[in-house]
Parts: sequence; C-alpha cells; structure tokens
Amino acid sequence: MISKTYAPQDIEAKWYQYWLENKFFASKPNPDKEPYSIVIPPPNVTGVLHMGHMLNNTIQDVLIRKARMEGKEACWVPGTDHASIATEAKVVAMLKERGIEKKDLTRDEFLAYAMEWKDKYGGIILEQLKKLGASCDWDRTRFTMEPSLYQAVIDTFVRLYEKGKIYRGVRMVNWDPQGKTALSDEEVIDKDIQAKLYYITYNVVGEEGSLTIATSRPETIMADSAVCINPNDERYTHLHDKTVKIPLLGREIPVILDEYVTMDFGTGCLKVTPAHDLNDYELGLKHKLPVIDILDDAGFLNEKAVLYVGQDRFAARRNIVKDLEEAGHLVKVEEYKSIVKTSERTGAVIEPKLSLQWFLEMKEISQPALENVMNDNIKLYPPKFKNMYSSWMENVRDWCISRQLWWGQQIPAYYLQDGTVIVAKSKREALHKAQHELQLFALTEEDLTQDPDVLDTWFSSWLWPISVFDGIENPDNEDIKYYYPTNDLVTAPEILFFWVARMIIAGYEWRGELPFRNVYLTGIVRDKLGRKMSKSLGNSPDPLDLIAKYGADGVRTGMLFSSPAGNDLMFDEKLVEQGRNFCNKVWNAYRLVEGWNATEISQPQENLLSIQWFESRLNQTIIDVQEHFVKFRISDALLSIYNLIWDDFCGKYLEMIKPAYEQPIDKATFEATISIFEKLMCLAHPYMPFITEEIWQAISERGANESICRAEYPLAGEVNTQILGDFDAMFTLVTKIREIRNAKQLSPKTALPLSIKTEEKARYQTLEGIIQKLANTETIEYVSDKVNGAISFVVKADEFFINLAGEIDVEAELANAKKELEYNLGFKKSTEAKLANERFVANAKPELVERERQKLADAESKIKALEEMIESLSK
RNA sequence: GGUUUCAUAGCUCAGCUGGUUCAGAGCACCUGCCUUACAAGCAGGGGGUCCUAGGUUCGAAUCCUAGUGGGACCA
Repeated sequence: MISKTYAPQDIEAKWYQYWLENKFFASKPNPDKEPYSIVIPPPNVTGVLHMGHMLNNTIQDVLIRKARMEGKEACWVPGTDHASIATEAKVVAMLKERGIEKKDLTRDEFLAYAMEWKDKYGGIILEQLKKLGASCDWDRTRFTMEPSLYQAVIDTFVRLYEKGKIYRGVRMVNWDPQGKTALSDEEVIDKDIQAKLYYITYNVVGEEGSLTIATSRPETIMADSAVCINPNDERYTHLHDKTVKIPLLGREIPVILDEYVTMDFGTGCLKVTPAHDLNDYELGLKHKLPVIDILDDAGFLNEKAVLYVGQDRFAARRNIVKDLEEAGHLVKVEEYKSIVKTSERTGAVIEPKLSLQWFLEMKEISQPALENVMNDNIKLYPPKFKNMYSSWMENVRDWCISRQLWWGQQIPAYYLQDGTVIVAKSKREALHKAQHELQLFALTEEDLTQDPDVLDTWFSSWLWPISVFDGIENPDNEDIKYYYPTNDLVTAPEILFFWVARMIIAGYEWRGELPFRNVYLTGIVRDKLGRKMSKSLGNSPDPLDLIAKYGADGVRTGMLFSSPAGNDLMFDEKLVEQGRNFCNKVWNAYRLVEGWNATEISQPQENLLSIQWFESRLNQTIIDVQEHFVKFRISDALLSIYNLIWDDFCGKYLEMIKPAYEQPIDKATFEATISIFEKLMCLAHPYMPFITEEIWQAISERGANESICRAEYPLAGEVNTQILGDFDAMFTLVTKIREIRNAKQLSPKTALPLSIKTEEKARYQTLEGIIQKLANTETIEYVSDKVNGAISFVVKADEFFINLAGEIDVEAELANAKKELEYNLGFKKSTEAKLANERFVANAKPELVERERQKLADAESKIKALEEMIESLSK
C-alpha cells in the first residue's frame, strides 16, 4: 500500500544516488548538440548553505535541467572561491584557539594550516547543494586556489602589467586594522552612529588669541599639518597668514585658506590631517602640506605621534580628551549623528590610510563591458539594473587589487634590493628578466624578494567563466571552445559591480567575447518583516532543516512561488508548506491512477472529449511556459504548471474520467492518462526533480539507465479553442449548480434534476455524462419552455433550471436576476458606446473591434434570456 | 544630498504592446463537507479610492508631469 502522504526523505536520497551513479549530469563537448552552460557563482569556501544560495541555485538547476531535457548539452560547473579575507580570518581564529599566533608562523606554515582548514570545511556547501537536488557536473568542480586557476590569475596579472594596465601607487585606502589589510570600497559598510564632536582651541603663535576647531577624532591632532578656514569667512580674516600651536604637543602649523571648508559646520575652522582623512589628504596635496602618519597597521599610535605612543586609537582618544580638558583646551563636546565605515569581514572601524598598493587601470579596459550591456548583447534581467550598471561603469575607478594577506594568489612582483620591481610568472623568470633586461648577471634568486601581498579574491573570480574551462592557460582547448560563452548567469544584484561587471570586462579582455548572454539577478531573501536574513539576526531558517521537514521539492517550489527576478523574496515558511502540499497533491494523483484497473471495455465518448480538452489545456500551458522562460519569468512558469496540474488535471480531468468505485477504466483512457501524466511530470521536473522522477519511474516500465533527467521536454501540440470554449461553458454550468447546492445547504450527495433550454442541444448532450459526474445531477432534460417554480440561471444564451419543489425563493431569485440584468445592460451600453465612437472604430485594431461586436451580441442574447426569466418569475 | 526604482485585496505579488465591465493569483479569512486519491483535501463565498493631484488619449492600473511614501546604488 502506498503512503497516503508523500514522504520525500528516502525517495530523494535514492534518486540523487541513482543520478550520480549514472552520471546524468556529466557533460562533454558534443558537436551534434547545442551547448548550454552555466557556471555557479562560486560560494565562499568557508560558507554554509543559506537561503540566498537556495534560491539562487534552485533557479540555476531549473534552467539547466530544462535545457538538458530539451536535448542541449547542458553543463553546470560547480566550485568554490577561496575568499581570502574571510577564510584567513577564520584560520587565524582557529590558530588562536590552539594558542598559535599568525605572526609566529612562516607564510608556508600558515598556508599549510589554511589548506588543512579548507580540506576540512571547504566541501560542506557543495554537499549541501546535492541535498537540494542540484544537477551540477561534479567531476568539473573547481576551486580558485587550485594550481591551474592559481596560475591563470598569476598569468593575467603579468600580462596586464606588461600591457601597462597595472601600476603601483600610493593611495588613501580603507584600512582594516584588525584584518591588517586594505579593503575595497565594496567591502566597507557604512554604519550610522551617535558620534561626539569635540571643540578644541589652538593658540595663535606670537600673539594673544586662539581659534577653535571641531573634530570627531581628537586623537589625530598630533597628525595635523594645518588649520583651514574659508577665505570668505569674515569671522576669521584676522587669522590669515597666522600660525597656530597644536595643544599639548606645541608643534606649530599654518592657517591656510580654502573654499572647501563649510562655514556653517562646526566652527568653520577645520583641522587638516592628510594622513588620516581622504578629503584632508587631497587638501594636503593641493596646499603641499606634510603628511604625518601617526598610526601603525594595527591602529596603535606610533612614535610620530609623540604623545600616547603605543596606545590604541580609541584609548588615545579617551586619554587626550581628558588631558585637553585639564589643560583648558576643550571648549565643549557635542553629540551628532555621523556614519562610520566598518569592515564587512571583521567589523573593525576602517582607518583611512596611505599605503602603497597595486592598482588595475579600469577606464579603457571596461569600455567593451559598458557598451555590450547597454546595447543588450548581454541582457540583464530585470533590465532596470542597466541604469545602475552604466552609472557605475561610467564612473569606474581604478581597482585596488592588492590585499595584505597570505591566503590567496601571491602577487608575482619581485623586488631587487634597490627597490626595482620585476613582474614575472615565477622567481626564476624574474631573475632571468633581471639578468637580461637589466644586465645584472651576477644576481641570484636570493637577491629577489617577492611582494608579500596577495591579490583580491575578485581578481581570481573575475576569470571564473573562463578559468573553470582552463581557458586562460589553454585558450584553444575543446571545453572552452564549446562551452564559452556560457549562457546564463544567476546571481545577486549586490555583486553586480564587483563580480558581474568584472567578469564581463575579463571576458572581452581575454576572449574578446562576452562571458554569458543573460544575467538573471535574484532578489535578497528577507524575513516576513522585510529584514535581510542573516546569521547574526538569527532570523533565517536552516535550509537543511527545511529540506528535512518539507522535502527538497517542496522547498524548491516554495521558494520560487513568489520570486520575480530582481525583487526581494519575503520568505515565509507558508510558501514552503504550499510547495510541500503541491507535492502531496501530485503524489495523490499518482495514487489514484496507480490503483486503476484498465480493461478492454469501450471508451466512453465523454472520456475521449475529456482527453481532447486536457491535451489542449496542456498545449496551451506549454506555450505559456515557454514564453515565460524566454523572459526569465521563472515564477510565472511554475505557477502555470502548478495551476495546470492542480486545477485542470487533478481538479477537473481526473474527476471527469475517474471510474466509479472499484469499477475498471477503459484501456484507451488509461493509456492516454498515463501519457498525460508523464508529460506533466516532465514539465514539472526542472522545478521538482525528485517526486517527478519517482512517479515517472513508477508509471511505466523503464530501462535500467533511464531517467526523467534525460527525458524529452514536452513540446506544444495543437490547441483546440472550440473544445476549450465548450468545456469552459460547461464548467461555469457546474459551478452554478454547486453554488445552488451550497446556497440551499444541500448535501453533495443529493442529486439534482437539471433542465436545459437551449438552441444548441448538441453542445450539452455530448457532455451530459461529465455534467452528471461533476455536478451530481439526477436527470438532464431539454425543455422548450420555462420550468415553473424552479431555480433558474443563465449561462451564455442558455437557460437552466433546477426544480426543487417548494425550495424556490422567488424574491431572491428575482433580485439576483435583476442584478445580473443590470450588469449586462451596463455592459451592453458601454460596448455600444464604444462601437458608436467613430474614432474607436477608426483607430483600434480591426480584431479588437470585431471582438467588441461579438461581446455585444453575446450580451444581447444573455439579456434576452434574463428578461424572459424575470418575466416568468414575476408572474 | 545625487541617481535610480517601486507603490494594485489583510499579506506576498501578477497584470507583458494602453483595448473584455479589468481589476487578477496564491496565502490568510468566512460557510459547508472526514464524498472511496488527497483535511497537506473538496465545494462555495466575502474582500480593492490600482498612493495623491493633474495631463495625453476615443479609451489609462498601464504613458507623461508634479507631489507623498518606501527600497537600492552612489556621495
């Protein structure tokens, strides 16, 4: 006996194993087939599956499974990226637990620990994807730190350097004093805080008097190079050309003039600290001020500060405020709202810091990437992101690609003792270059020191669509030629700039071609309150728990029920519940059909018609689904399939052909039903791979290595609109009868007598058996006159009567009929008005006008029928 | 602050090229049913100023302008 409810657990494990054993997801170049490829957005190797991954990877799996069934050579490449800062932070934390400090290790020792860590935790997320049903070609799993991908990064660096696109420069960067590395702007998060504004007086040198500045960072006064005032500020004209003395420290600095200073913020006097503020740095450049950097890499004050040396920046702030106050230099402290930049990874407050970093010049290299998105060679879904994309690309800044970390691709730059830089793929090549190009033949490898920094993780993931096919190292290999450009990329809008745009840039730079044709941007998964789901908030369910509770198919469909491209998904477990219920519905349809006994009895006419009707509905839906997919309306396509299966197949079709209890079904109908069921399973398979496989396997005899994974995706056949129309009218009739039964509080078991007054008897005669089954009619007869004392209603131009002796409430019937008449008269009036409007008839499309005429005719016949009905009721 | 995007039922969202009296789906809600596949179900029902004000048009939820309110990106 089959279980009454669908139990996914065993089924999922069984089929996933079967798919892997038979290598259904493996792909290799096949010239006879059209390639279809997707590269996974490589999850962070330290990561575990979260709701965003679930959404993102479900969509990719839907796309790839559909393509595979459509006979394309479908290849979904999985993998992970090394996430240098996040992983390094975790490794450092792990070492700390073991009592080991990073600074006590050599680079190689540290990397050995990192690899150990990666081997232990690195594969978790990919295993989790298997639970979701992801049909990746697992043999192709790549990792951004594996030798060939590592080498690709090194090679691209060297080539870009040789092209003059990479340079080394001093810049004010976002410094993470905890991670001790520079961060890109994208890795920095602005946080609103309640800050304090300290008013501090500086004495003027050589005379009485002082000025007061306002600052939120009093500990940086030791790094001041000047005080700046606006030349138009009349309050301070007496200070022009003066010098002031830094409190406590006593160092003298000039008063400079610049219109940059806002007169109404603070006191209008701005202390200028070029080493510790980006704006001040630029002001310093303009006025040729000295740069005094008083902070070390960890955010502690160094000897240049003179005071508070060795103290943490926040401790120094507390102390200097106290000392300033005691010295009488602190005028007041004000609260004010400000933003502080923090590190996305460590949470530390960012320190603007001048440092020597490697940069990639972006202006020229990014041109094709801008053009080809704007001209739709690469399409973004939804297209609203084009605007954001273009504004970013038009104002693109040079990319700081160095990070002061060990976990990552070490920058292939080698320094001679005099500081000369040589960029080469290896130390040996660098030596060779030095010897030949600089004529330094006595040099040995010991004289070369490699740059200790690594490259930004994005500098390896921007190559991902190429490097997973070894297209950098071996640009003419079979895989890259066959699978590249890939077809679709599915990712989050958050990384549109620092990943998607850069992949496009890399695509044109290294292959002269786009990396993918379509970019589908998913939304952010939020909770019911609209908050982004995150570990720290604890508002995210564990995806694996959800799968255990509702089944992978239930979770997949649940997530996709309401996730239009680019819009956030307000996640609610209700959705997943709905997904599970859908699985259960399908399961029970299977249970019903499975229990049928097919025999050689003749096929009733009604069954044949039902089959024809359903096939038309099916074909119509297949057409809809295809249209939705072309536009990446993944959610709408699912909803079409859902409605087809639940309402039309289960709710109507199966009810129409269902034999009476313990009665056999005719073979022709049975076989047609099996064939329909198979098609439905194929249609739904990309969304719900497990249950569809289970049913597909059970419903017919299958060969040893067959799978729905590789079955043919249904193609649309003919749509018979005549039959669809007839059935629609019939369903309306059935609903009306049920409505009466409900209104009269009659049991569904009570059979009702139905009389029909129609000009087109034939339309209903062929469907009598179905009407009887669906509406539970006792008798169906055709009349040419009203049935007195019966409840009546109108469908199209036909009148129907249910004769329930004594049950009729004439007043209510009359009121109903009048209301309906009124509506139809109004409808008629507006349609007539439309048709009487010459400009409408002249301007609207002809088929539209024709449709209006038809509507008018329908309304008129209905009005006639209603009027007759009202007349007879009024008697 | 600049740019951009969105606003439709209690909630989440469809509504595609302006054209059915167009206002729709799912969930939630109400009523009645444990009917022999399914109560994770079946039958039926109520519910909306399509943000506001103008405009274009024969015709506007849909196009334009302004306003209001939310989001995103940049500063």
